[in-house]
Amino acid sequence: MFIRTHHCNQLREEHVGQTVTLAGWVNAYRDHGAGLIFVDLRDREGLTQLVFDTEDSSQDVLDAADKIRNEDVIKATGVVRRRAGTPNPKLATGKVEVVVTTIEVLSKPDQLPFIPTDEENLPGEELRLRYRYLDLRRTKMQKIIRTRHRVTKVARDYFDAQGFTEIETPILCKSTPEGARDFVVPSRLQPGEWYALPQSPQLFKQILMVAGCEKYLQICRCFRDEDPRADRQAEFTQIDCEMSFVDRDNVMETMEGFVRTVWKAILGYEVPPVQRMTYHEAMDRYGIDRPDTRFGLEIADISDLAAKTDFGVFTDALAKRRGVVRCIRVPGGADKLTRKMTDAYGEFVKQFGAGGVPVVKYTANGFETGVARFLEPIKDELAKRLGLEPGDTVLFGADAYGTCVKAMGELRLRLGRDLKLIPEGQWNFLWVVDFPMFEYHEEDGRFYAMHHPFTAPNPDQVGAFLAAREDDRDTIESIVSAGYDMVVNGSEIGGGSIRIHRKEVQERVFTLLGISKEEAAEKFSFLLDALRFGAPPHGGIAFGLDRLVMHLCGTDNIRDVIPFPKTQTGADLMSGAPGMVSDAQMKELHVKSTWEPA
RNA sequence: GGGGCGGUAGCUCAAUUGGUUAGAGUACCGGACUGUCGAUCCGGUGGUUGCGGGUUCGAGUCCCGUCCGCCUCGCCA
Repeated sequence: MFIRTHHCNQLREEHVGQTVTLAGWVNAYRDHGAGLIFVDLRDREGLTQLVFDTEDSSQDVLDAADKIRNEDVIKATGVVRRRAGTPNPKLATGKVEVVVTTIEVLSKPDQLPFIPTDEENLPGEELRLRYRYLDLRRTKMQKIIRTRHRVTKVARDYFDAQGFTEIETPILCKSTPEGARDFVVPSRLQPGEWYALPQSPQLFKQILMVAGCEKYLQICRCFRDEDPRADRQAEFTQIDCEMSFVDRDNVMETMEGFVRTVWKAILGYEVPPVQRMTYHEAMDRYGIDRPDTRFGLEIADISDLAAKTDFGVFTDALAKRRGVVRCIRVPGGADKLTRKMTDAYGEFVKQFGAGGVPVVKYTANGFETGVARFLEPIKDELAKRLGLEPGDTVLFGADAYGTCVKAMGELRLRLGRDLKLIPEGQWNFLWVVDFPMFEYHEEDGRFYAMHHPFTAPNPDQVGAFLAAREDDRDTIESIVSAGYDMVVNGSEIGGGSIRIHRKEVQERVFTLLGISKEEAAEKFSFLLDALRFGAPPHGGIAFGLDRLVMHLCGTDNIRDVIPFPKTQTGADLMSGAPGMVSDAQMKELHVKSTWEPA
């Protein structure tokens, strides 16, 4: 027998006359004194009004009710009746109330740091995290927790129906080179050696393919010891998948089905067929590898025209390696963009390494203000190419390609926000494909894997890849991988690739990344061995569960969708983690701290 | 590691150019009230202005340092 007979969302007129028992927290109380008290009782399902009055409740019960305060935990038994006063249309149970004949206070709180139901006076996030159990009592947070559950349930059901098997992989792993900074765990049994927490189960899921599992699923925690952001947490959850005997299209089709199922189940939204865009197109048009296609303001290339001017900003940029001049046309910008705003944009792009944002207005008389005089030689061509109309503003960027498109891409997003061009309630899904395999880093003069070192070249690139000389930077940078990212509204929600299943291709990648045979053998021999013993072609993807839930719940803060998140300094304000350990623990683990208080 | 914003009552916030005893709402405590639903009305408790130093006749306010939180660059294969 449960303590309660009903939840607080259940009672209706049909229950009138029944004796019921409810239990929960006091959401609000209205004490009219002289024998009339209302209490809104809350449990996780909803609210029900309790009433205490002299006609129906004993003096003992009235006395107890008189002491009721917010967030008391109580159990109340009474009779359901139609409300004597006006019904409350805001409540599902608003036509009835429970006349209490027995009340038991199960728990009486001390002075609360904050009242979770008082949305008006909701405290800052610091306090919400410190007293997370109070914060989580809020209806909004309860809804997120349950939505998150539903998303994982939909995922398990969908992938189960598609023939996937959920398989666990280790949390205590081996540190591997490349990638993010590892969280590490000292080994007690093997002095001086360390485990690393998984950045993802990448190698294990590939090995499960070699093991013949064919379709793998795991909803797994991943750890990356890097600084967090609004949409990024050091500890996060992936919906991780891998499939054998598939090509890129097979994986993408299966995964599209997944997001379609989730959006339908949670929001009732039908995701249309997902468009594809190459990485290069994304960078050219949007200046970012995860374009938000909900609004225009696309970036235009005018390098050829800029070369005809004497504008130093343009010509200096064009003299750089891969120097370009790009611009964004802002329709009607003359009225919408103030001088203050465009000045701020100049400062804004500096954080992305750009020098500034030259500006010009287009009027019935041609270009005016800003850098108008420099554009004289190209004024007609430029106006024609950009399709300018009087009242437009044009913002320019000039730099090496990478810096320029990055700055323009970020500027575009800021313009979209500032000018309120981003529509609400719209879902723009997009596959970004054909990423470069490698990025060259000037600082240390070597290549890095853009995705990870197990990503296969696109099938039509394998020959060129194996044939390319290590010092042929242009050719190597031109090799395109069989990777794919799923993007929604400018946010990356998943990414994956077809993997390398041939040992000679894998070894070639390691060589290009400057990983020696010895190091590769030491770090990855288990994978390389596996690839030697009959590996099927395979590929997969990982979705960021936290981000999926963020979007589905309409929040832009990843901490909102994690029950017990950490702060920007990696602290759990509720539990106090991280904390010191005893000298005895350290000794047992063969570890000495070099840290000294300042 | 860098840049920016913030920290005042349990909570949300205010406090003119540096100037009287740091205020309001809410919560809490006490009182009134029989149909409320953000109940209402009356009264009350409650402050190391994050912490440390400095400038000044005088600091919540200005300066330096520091801690914490948030946003962000770097970083995140």
